[in-house]
Amino acid sequence: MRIGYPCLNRTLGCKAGKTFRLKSYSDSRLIESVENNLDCLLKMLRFNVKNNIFFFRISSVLVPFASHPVCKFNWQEHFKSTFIEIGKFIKKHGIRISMHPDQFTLINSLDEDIFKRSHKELFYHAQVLDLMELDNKAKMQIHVGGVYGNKKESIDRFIYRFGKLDSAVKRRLVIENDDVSYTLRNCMSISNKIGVPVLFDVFHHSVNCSGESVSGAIKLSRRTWKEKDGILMVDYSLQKKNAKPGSHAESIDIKSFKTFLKASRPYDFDIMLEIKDKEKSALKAVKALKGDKRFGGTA
DNA sequence: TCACGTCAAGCAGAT
DNA sequence: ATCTGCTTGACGTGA
Repeated sequence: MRIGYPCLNRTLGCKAGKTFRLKSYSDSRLIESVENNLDCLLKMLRFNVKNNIFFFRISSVLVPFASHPVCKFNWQEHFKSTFIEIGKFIKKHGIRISMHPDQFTLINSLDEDIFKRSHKELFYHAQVLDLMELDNKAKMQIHVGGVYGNKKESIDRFIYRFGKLDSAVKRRLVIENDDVSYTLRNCMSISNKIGVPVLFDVFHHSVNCSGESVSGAIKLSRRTWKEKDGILMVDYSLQKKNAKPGSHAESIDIKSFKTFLKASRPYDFDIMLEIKDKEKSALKAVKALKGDKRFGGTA
């Protein structure tokens, strides 16, 4: 069991998601941003290792506009050695890596062009992980996509389009239950057909539930992860108090986190904390896990 | 140096 | 029709 947080560290003074406006694109601007982002990424990973945090989500804007037609620069070649260096650090310390292409990435879109752009975006994410020479256990998570007024057809379209994806994308893609459209059960039905692993989002499950208890949901979803995929990834968050349902809390509540840990026994999985204050909550979670047999760094 | 309008992409749900 | 949230602020123009 590993604890992780997404993309940003608020303690360190750097940002691994430095970008710029599309209008101001230039190769030199790209190089400058990526240099900064890779440098900061490694700093964050070092910080994490020091603090027993062995799960991390890499920002999608690591290479700004990487999948956009405006970008013709061979950043893959230019930063090859840096990617390898970061990858070595990740492997040396047994860090689990995930990425989360954003909400514009829709492989079940009715629009063929949106699918093509999404495929390019996914391919870019896969390239980042490939350049670091990470194995299949480093994943890219997306939601199933839009419903477009007909969920069954949209699920079928997802399955069909999945078959058309490049193998570099397929081997890393996992699907996640979302808070409005596709429940855990929906994701499971897709997984049963095409074998794609299902990442379990605890918070989304509480907002958009298909009936399973926490342990029941983990029991189901963990089976979709094969040996080569690594152990189940879980997204964990909680409701922000006095805000509308679905908004993420500012900080972890250790009491309810411990309740969740208890409910999830005896299963082992990696937990991504989608909480606003990032590493601060991750540090609290690491502390709360001391004494849990599942927490021993790598699993 | 700072305020603030706007930023590649799409969907769903609320207003 | 328009706005907001999503996983997340911050770029960059104009003063």
